[in-house]
Amino acid sequence: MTTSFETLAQQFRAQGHKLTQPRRAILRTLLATPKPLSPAEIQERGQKLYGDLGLVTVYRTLELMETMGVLRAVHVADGCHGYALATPGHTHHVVCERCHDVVEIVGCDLGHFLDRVAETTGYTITGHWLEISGICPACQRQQAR
Amino acid sequence: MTTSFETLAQQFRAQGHKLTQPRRAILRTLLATPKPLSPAEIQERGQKLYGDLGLVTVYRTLELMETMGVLRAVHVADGCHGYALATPGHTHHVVCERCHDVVEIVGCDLGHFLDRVAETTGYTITGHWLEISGICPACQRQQAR
DNA sequence: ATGAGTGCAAACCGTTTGCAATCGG
DNA sequence: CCGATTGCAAACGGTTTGCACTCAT
Repeated sequence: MTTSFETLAQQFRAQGHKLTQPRRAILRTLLATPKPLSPAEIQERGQKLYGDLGLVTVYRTLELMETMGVLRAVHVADGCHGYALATPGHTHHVVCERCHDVVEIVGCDLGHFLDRVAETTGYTITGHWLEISGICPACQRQQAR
Repeated sequence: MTTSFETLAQQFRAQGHKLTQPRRAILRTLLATPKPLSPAEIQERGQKLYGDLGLVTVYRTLELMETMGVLRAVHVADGCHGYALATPGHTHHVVCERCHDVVEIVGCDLGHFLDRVAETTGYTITGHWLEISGICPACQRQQAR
């Protein structure tokens, strides 16, 4: 299920947020890639859609979208933060160590693992966060040469 | 299996690193808690053991220990980084949302899940990182009142 | 019209670097 | 003794804030 621009736009309006030019540019930018992007990357790409897009606005819009629940922050290896649209349902990512390509994993087998954790620790489990790193097929071929 | 000061000290010597006062203080600080600590917290606590401990030294020692493989960085919710001694073997953590208490999970059932991921994506899986959040037994009781 | 949203500049904070002094082996 | 290590101060890069102006509704 891919999130559409209209869906997001409606969520903005429904929650009383204005749909300004800068915000449109940010939404379109995030929709255009499955990879998590850093704020700076979002600004850079977004400026192709709205030239005056400021970095500050990117930060403020990302924060807003996070609280709206339509965006999720992911931790990328080099310490920077990345942001990607939240996919409805539960997903995890596999990130390529070489080219940083990202593949989404739908479906999550962790249920019974988490049950066991709850059992042994006494914790009530409220969430989890899995990030898998690997080498994508393209980079594997490159390496083979 | 708990890592001892002596074990760590020997690893330092074995790899030709000097065991200075500041480093001892940092090791003892990390040994004293199972929770991931931020560099600033490590400095603060470490100064009780060695008053002149500088933040720069904390950073440099953490970096060294990470390359030695005796320390692992964890991503904590508020964007800051935390550091905790690496436990031999593969472990994951469950972090309490309320009190930030941390429990270690030994044993990792993810093998066949990762196999399936490798199969469906074509990626070679090189690593994974799982963080589970929940509410610890103590906080559950508190909440019940 | 009017308050939400914007961009700029400056403040802020965690982290890294250059350097002379110091310490451990 | 001699090089690894340290602490300081300054640089640095990403993020946040204050403020006057602008835009969407």
